[in-house]
Amino acid sequence: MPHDAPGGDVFVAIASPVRRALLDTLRQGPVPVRDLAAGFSISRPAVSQHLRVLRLADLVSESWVGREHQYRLNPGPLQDVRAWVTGYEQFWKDRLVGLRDLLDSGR
Amino acid sequence: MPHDAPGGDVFVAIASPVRRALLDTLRQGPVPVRDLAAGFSISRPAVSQHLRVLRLADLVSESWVGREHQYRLNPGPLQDVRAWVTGYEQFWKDRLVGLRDLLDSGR
DNA sequence: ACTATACGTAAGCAATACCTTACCTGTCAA
DNA sequence: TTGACAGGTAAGGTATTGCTTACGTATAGT
Repeated sequence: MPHDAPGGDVFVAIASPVRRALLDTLRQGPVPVRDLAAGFSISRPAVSQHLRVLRLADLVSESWVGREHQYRLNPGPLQDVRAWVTGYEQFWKDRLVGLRDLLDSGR
Repeated sequence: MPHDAPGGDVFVAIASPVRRALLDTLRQGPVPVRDLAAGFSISRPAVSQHLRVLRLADLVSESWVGREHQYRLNPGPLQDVRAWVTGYEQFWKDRLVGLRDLLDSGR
């Protein structure tokens, strides 16, 4: 069983543009919810709910600093995505080789 | 504007395990719908509907051989996914460097 | 011409996703 | 202690997804 064991599906988590944008923002370091929500037109509770999805997918972790909830990026589960996509690189290469062979044979 | 211009979102398309499995199957070459559907417990129309999503995301192309509809893998749009995920590799590397520095300084 | 095969699409339905408002707890500051 | 701030969660509505069955169209075989 891959990274997303607890219950969240990484592929589902990153399917939402909002959640991808949240992750992108978190690349600059831990950010409190207030600052995260500031970048979106949706309500703060909506952001909290997106963060929940990311948390269940283990893509972010939460820590408490006073009354602020800092969210921190945890890119680990993205390796599953990367691994899956990478499987298609070979397919591309094979196709390119096939094309080259075709061109060669037609020469 | 990325690969998925026509209307389909690649990230959404690959969020479904069924659709990922369909793509995986297509790596072995063009396959008619009948053979694709054989690998799943859902109905054939359901598979057709998943294929529609993949088609809108430009992840597959369709060709007609007699009464068979051959589906062919087009991994191009996956580059968008790959590109996005790759952005997080640097994050990982930075974190590892930071960890090494921390370990070094504590030595 | 008739029948079977291959497949898309429409209609209908249950489940889920996503948003909002309202409310709650916990923390800081005066 | 009282009020403001930070943020999770519940409730409820609407939109979308994902499936099924039923049906329509095109091709292949007899």
